[in-house]
Amino acid sequence: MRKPEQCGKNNNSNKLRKGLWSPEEDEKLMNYIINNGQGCWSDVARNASLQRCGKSCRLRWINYLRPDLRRGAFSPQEEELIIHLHSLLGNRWSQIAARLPGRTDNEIKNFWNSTIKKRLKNINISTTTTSASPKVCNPQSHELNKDHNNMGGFISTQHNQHAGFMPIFTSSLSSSMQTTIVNTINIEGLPVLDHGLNMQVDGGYFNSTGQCFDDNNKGFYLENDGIFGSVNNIGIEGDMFVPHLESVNTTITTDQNNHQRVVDNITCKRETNNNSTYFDDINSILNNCNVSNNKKSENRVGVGNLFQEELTIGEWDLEELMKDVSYFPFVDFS
DNA sequence: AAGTCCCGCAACCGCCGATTC
DNA sequence: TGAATCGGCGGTTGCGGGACT
Repeated sequence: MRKPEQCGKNNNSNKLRKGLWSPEEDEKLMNYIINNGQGCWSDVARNASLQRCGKSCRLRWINYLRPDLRRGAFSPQEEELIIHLHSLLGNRWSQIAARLPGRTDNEIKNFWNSTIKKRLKNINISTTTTSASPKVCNPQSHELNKDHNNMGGFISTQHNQHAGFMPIFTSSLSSSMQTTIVNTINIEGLPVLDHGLNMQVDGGYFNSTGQCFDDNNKGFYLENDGIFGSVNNIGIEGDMFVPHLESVNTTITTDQNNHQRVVDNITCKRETNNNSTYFDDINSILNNCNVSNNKKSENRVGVGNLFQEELTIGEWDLEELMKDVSYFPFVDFS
């Protein structure tokens, strides 16, 4: 552990302590926040008579002192959920932590880097030496991103730190021209959720740079690995369309209002394996996405200069899935 | 018993976006 | 409008302690 030490970077921080927190400091911080709430962290540090910077106080509170923290080792169920969420969200530890009550992003990040990463690496080594299995599609894998650098209209991008890919439609689209992109994703063989979902997602509005238009928070949203959260409060303006695709064939049409429309169809086939778990199936699906053309016409309503589309088919939603405890019967969300 | 290696974890660092002035 | 500040986040560091030799 770090020894407490003086910070000497600048005049102000000369007085600030760094390193491990003493029990006395913990007590001061805890008492202050209990009595006064959080507020501005630099004020917290000052008013609680702590020789710490605000950031340090914030970190200490979030990662250690918060009363709702759940200490102790990760359960196998939590571990599996983390792996699953990581396949959906990548290294967005804070978002993963938000779905694991009582766990912090730092805790999950450490756990991932120290334990799961190695485990998955070992699994990967053993599988690649025994069979010609598909590549593990980890969106955070730079090696994999290299492999996908130039695939049928999707290129690797650094614009979005969360994602590996975004569609670029520069060849035929004017930047000033409104464009609608329709993607239909059908996943065969997936369990149907209670609300009739079969992971079928439709809709989406993007400009020529790949940005998703606001859909009143009711649009859909594709994530790193082509997993498709949808609908309520997930897809928002500015979200990137970041499918994980092996290839894409795009159909561009122009409607009567001179709006261009890019139509893709993504079909993911499930590989049957009696020994596989639910997550294995998900990963198998994600690893075997194929894309084909399929024009789709839906009832669309113009809103200003933008199209708006009503979702007419089943929606698969990460949040909803998280709410559906039956899918994670092993996780204690209480 | 002593030395070395390895691992887990707490905390720091640096960057970025949002907000304030 | 631009600079300053703040909060949030992911990446990285390095210490403590257990395992191993």
